[in-house]
Amino acid sequence: MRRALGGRVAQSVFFAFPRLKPYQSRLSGVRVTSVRARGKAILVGFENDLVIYSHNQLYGRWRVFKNGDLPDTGRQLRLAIQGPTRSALLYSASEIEVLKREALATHPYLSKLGPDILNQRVGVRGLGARFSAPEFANRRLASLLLDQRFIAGIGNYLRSEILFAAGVHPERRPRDLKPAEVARLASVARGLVWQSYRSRGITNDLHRAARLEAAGRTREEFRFAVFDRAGEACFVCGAPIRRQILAGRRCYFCPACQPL
DNA sequence: TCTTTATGGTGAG
DNA sequence: TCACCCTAAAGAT
Repeated sequence: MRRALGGRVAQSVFFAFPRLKPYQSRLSGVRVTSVRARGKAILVGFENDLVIYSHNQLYGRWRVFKNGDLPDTGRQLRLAIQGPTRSALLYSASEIEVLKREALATHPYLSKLGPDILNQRVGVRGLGARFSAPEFANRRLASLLLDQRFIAGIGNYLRSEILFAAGVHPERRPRDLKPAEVARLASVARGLVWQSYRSRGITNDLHRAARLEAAGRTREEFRFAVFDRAGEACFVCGAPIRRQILAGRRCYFCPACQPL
């Protein structure tokens, strides 16, 4: 999106929602000055200090196309930003707003977000300190890692995968962890989210994933270490992977590698 | 043609 | 924690 739109004049902006129609003319012909992510939200900033906020929730999807070649998706087009040569199109999402730049600081979602784990606003040491902060130290890790006010950017599959890679049971709490475990958790969290970003969602050990791929396994079979693998053998110790609902979402872990 | 599930989030209790 | 919101796809009938 940044390559297609960043620094370029939006030729046209389309909104499907009637309440946003008035902004079409206010944004068309205006230069895009920034495209960025804050947690799970996407912000597209314009030179006139208006910002398009969107959140994909579980079903929204951004696609970038060359101008003219229109997609055959059966999904609902909700927003289109046409650049000089390419357009960014948002399908299915229902959370779309246009804000003034100064309203970002008080936005109900954005204003509560913790440091974004991909945006390098906090180092591994700072992350470790955050686990131990009084308002977080007593929470179960399964709940904490999904809380965007704690750290922004971790989602449900990363939660399971981070805890497995760190060797920590999802029901443990920061205040009961050894300092070395906190440090490992912080380091693994940062490292695994980056790996997932670069590899388009592979959170399994990359060597292990490569071996499995070479052995003919599908992407879904080598992508995760524990997520979606309930009952299957742990890649490390062979114990059956367990699935448990925690903080309202399914969480996967190895009971042997991640003792309580 | 239904019902359920989902890499997410809010508000009530 | 739960009910609910939202859309699309998968699963069940």
